[in-house]
Amino acid sequence: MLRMSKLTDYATVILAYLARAGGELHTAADVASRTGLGVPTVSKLLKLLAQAGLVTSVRGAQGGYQLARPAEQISAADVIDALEGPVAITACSSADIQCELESVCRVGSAWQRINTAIRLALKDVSLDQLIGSPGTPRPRFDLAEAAGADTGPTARGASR
Amino acid sequence: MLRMSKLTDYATVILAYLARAGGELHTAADVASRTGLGVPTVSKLLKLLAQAGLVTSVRGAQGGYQLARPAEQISAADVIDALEGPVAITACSSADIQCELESVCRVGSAWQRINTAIRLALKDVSLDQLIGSPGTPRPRFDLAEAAGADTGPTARGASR
DNA sequence: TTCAAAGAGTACCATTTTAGTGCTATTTGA
DNA sequence: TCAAATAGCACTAAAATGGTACTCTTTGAA
Ligand code: SF4
Ligand code: SF4
Repeated sequence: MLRMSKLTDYATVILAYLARAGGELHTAADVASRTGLGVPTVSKLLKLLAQAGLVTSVRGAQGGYQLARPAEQISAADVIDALEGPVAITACSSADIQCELESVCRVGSAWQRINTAIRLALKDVSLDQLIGSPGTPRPRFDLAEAAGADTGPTARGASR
Repeated sequence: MLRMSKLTDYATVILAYLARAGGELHTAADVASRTGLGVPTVSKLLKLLAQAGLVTSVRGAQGGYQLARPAEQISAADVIDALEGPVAITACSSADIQCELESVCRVGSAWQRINTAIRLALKDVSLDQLIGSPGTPRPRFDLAEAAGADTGPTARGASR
């Protein structure tokens, strides 16, 4: 279903909490209890986010995590990059993975364009938009229109 | 890595072959030998594509597959829908999957927008563009510019 | 000085998903 | 009637995912 991993999703939730909570330090246990996620999972994710440079950590007693930079400067693409590596919708979109069909295949370049378009969409949404009040989702990315009510409503194909 | 499944990728290759080969019937074995994929895999994929209505099949001797409609009317989104079900980047993007965080989570709506944007990008690329002559990839979707050389850092030309 | 609260790092396992294969039934032209 | 071809399951091996456990290091405070 072209889904991103649950952990990436959770990471977004965690970052959103940190962003909303302000600049103070928050322990993993604190974040876990506020978000409803498991403590070990939150701990693991915060570690990864710290390695990626999205949050900063303070060790020792009274330690914790906080956002490394303002929420406006953290994009959805950053989060995905941190947890899943660069977006690569096909094998040939990634530099280190080889596709043996590459010589016969003529569709690769088109997927590259799609890949780039997706990346742009991800880059365009920042954390402060993610936590924006539910009623006012201000998309800078206007393409969302006209795409039709695909994701939501009734006719759930559920073809799986 | 936000990757689509290999089978979906292969399906695209198969459809591209059918599109390029014209309106005649092609057997699964034929397609397999031309694309370099395994016969059982091709067979399975063509079955799925037939169920999704992207190709039509003729049973019996001298049977085979062909595109159900002109290549211009088959989009990348169609292919992904056929094999992976509707695009749903998060659990809450899909109607039949429940996320227990949905009450606490404030980021869902933003992901919905991203989801829609991705869907639009996929819908905008049709099969005839996928097989378009390598030198003239005409993107109707101009956003591909300016996104930077993200996907192919090094020598990943792949634009054959 | 000592202790306990935190994060850092690593390794591991259970589950799920993916990819591929095999087999049988059905259709249909020759 | 036969053989070529798709239709439809059912199954298995391999990989990715999600979650957990454990030890090590840092550091503020008693
Ligand atoms: S070369 Fe073709 S088949 Fe291989 S990963 Fe790229 S698009 Fe897919
Ligand atoms: S509700 Fe929030 S946590 Fe749950 S799937 Fe949607 S975005 Fe992710």
